[in-house]
Amino acid sequence: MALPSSTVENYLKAIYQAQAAQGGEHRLVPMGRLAGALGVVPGTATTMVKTLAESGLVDYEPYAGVRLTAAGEKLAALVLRRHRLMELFLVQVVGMSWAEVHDEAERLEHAASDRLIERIDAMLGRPASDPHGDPIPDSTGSMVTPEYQTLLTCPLGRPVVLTRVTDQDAAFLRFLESSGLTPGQAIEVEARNAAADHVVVRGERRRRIMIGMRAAAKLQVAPAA
Amino acid sequence: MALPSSTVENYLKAIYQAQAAQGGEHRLVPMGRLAGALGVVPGTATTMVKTLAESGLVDYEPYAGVRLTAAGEKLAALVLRRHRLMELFLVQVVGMSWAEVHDEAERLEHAASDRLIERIDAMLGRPASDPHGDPIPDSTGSMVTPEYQTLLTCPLGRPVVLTRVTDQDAAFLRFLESSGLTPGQAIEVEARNAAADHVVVRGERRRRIMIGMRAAAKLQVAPAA
DNA sequence: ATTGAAATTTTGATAATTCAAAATGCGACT
DNA sequence: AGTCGCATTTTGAATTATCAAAATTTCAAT
Repeated sequence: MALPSSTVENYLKAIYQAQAAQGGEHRLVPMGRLAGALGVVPGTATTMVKTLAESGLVDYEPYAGVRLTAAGEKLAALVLRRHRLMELFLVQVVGMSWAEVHDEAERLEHAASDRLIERIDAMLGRPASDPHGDPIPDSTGSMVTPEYQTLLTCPLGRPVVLTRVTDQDAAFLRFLESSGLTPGQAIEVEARNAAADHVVVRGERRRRIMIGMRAAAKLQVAPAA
Repeated sequence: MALPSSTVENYLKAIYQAQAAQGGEHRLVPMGRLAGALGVVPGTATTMVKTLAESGLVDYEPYAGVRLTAAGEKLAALVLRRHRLMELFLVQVVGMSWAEVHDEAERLEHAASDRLIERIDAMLGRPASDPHGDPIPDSTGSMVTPEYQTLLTCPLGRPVVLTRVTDQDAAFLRFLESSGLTPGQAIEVEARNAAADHVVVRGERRRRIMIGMRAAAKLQVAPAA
């Protein structure tokens, strides 16, 4: 089996992330969703997914959707590994900003050799997560995905640590950065107001920050140690 | 005009390098040579070159060859810039070996954004040349190419500095590295023996190294300061 | 001039990826 | 059960880059 083209890698990654976003690991990703994530028309996704199915990377159920096989999942995890290590590398070593590394890594992940990725991994001290708090799979493709609470579900008035941001939008990330809401930051949810659709957070130096509930759901936290 | 595909970038780079290797900037590169450099059959090169000509990147004379236009030359120089900065970065920052960075850079050069390249350039202190001593074009695509002598043409018994190695073969580079013959090294040509087809070099700590004339021609030197 | 070898171009195909738009299937709602 | 609307699939075509092999051109040597 030849090495996968970057198109194949992108499909696998998109399916992986769609499955994760849907919660259920075993649930099928509908074609429309996949096509949307990849920016192609649905017919294109159907065609491509059929060839992925022939390669044994996905299970495809016509009219229902796709799901990664074990082989597909491993490959997808290795793509995510390259992506996330690259992001962290760009931030920590190259000094690029949190907000701009996603697109860069999106392209570099298909060009970096295993050797380079291994070097980067070693250089960074085999990190467990990338700048967004997303876990980095190891070189075998296995990854521990801790379950976190979000700013919407964590206890009020209790110190927590911001651990993960599940959105890559550059403008959103720039806002978070300017608010000091970056992974590792100790914070606390002061109040939630469903009517006003906002959450009040105490950030750095107990600075008060208000964010909408839609955004709050994207910020994951762990109890402070 | 859309941004060039990596195939286009590779053709331009290959034409640029073939022109340089031929000495004359204005001489035409024959199709066979170009096809060989790119690892494609001649017919493929012909087809591709015709489309490059339509884009105004090259001048194409049927049965005679190709040559870069000013536009093509600028683009090619920017590809070389990305390639060479990437190589230097991989060696100096990532700690990869001289011998293994070429292939890596060959792929990364098409994926790196201008922003990343600019960052790398700044990080490295706007270097003038890459690990092989090849000059790095600036961001406008202009480059000074100093004329050096080679181990075959430089004066005997006079201290010189190894400045450039015009071969990317990994095995050759590993040999040079193990012999201490890397750019920057102070050396001296002790003798040349045409009959024996070798050159005797005094390297690091006046260590004596013999290399064939074919190889010696690939090592360029400048008079020691 | 003629020829023959070598290089180059042309032709016809193929593979990968995509789109537009027509056709089809599926589930929900009467 | 019948039908409507939406999602999905199919079909037909385009693009980019490639190869194999046939046809052509060039140039140097007769």
